Amino acid sequence: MPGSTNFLTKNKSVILYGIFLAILLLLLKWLELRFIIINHAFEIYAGSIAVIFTVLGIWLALKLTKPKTILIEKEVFTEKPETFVFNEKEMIRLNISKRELEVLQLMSEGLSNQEIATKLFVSLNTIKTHIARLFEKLEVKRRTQAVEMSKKLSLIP
Amino acid sequence: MPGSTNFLTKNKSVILYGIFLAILLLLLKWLELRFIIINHAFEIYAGSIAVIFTVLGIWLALKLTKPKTILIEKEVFTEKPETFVFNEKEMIRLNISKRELEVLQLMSEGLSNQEIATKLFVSLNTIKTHIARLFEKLEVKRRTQAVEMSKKLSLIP
DNA sequence: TAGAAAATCACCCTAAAGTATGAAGCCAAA
DNA sequence: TTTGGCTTCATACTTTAGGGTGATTTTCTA
Repeated sequence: MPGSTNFLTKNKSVILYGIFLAILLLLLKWLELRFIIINHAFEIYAGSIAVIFTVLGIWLALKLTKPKTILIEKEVFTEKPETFVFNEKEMIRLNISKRELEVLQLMSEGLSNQEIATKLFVSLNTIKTHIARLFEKLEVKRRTQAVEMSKKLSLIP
Repeated sequence: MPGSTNFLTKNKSVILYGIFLAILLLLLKWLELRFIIINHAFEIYAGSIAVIFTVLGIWLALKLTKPKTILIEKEVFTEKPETFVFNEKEMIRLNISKRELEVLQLMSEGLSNQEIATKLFVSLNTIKTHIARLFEKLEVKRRTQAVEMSKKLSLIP
């Protein structure tokens, strides 16, 4: 059911209907006393009344049932996407290079510095340098914090 | 607009309306020829026709506009729940104690062993022991792996 | 209440992580 | 072409993490 604004419209329509009905009756009475309908052509008179008031009834009903349209909100719950979207803006903002990100990803997988070095065909010292820079840029002190931070920043899944 | 079933109802109503109108006219004609209304009490006659056909019109309109209700589906995207449900079964299965879980949580927050020890008012060695046991139970070799594993097992958020 | 499990702590040692500094090669942009 | 950023590597050092063993105390349970 719609709000209370319906009552105003409803009353308005009823009043208008009443006024229109009164005018119509007066008109008919006037017509009766004049030329068209006196005693004959009674069927035409009754028929016209029937037609007019039917139309009036339909109009009234339509007017009253105007806000009849019912909006049914159906909530559709969406699954959490689980699709990782890489936050490139953060990477740019923190000035993290591609190689550093690569090291970060392997670090987040639990690999040791030596394992990362072997995997990337570079020396252990190189990895240490990368990681040291990453800690600066991510403003952390330990690799566990780095992983936590970079996950929060959507740099890694 | 709803489906084609509306048309059947519509036609049905129109036919019924027509039949009812015809019957009513015959009834009025019959009444006219009999006792009540002959020449006088004309207003009652016209008024009753008006009322009857108004009601009829309203009824007809309501009947026709019955399937006017519109269903609107509104998709509501929910925030990803983020509600962490602790996996107690895994904790029991891996035989992880409360204290160990506590240490695990602090470890996942990036705290060092010394920081954890200070926070829990115990010695560094105690924390080392807890963590060593955790590594055994989680079957990992490093704390980064431990955090990753325990997140996968829903032991920590 | 005795025994098991959990929690605590210590000592020693090695491995890994992290810090600091310096430097060389490469490559794209000014 | 030169400058600056990226990548690479090295050396030296400190700190932290991790492994192994043993022991004491507390807490819970059969």
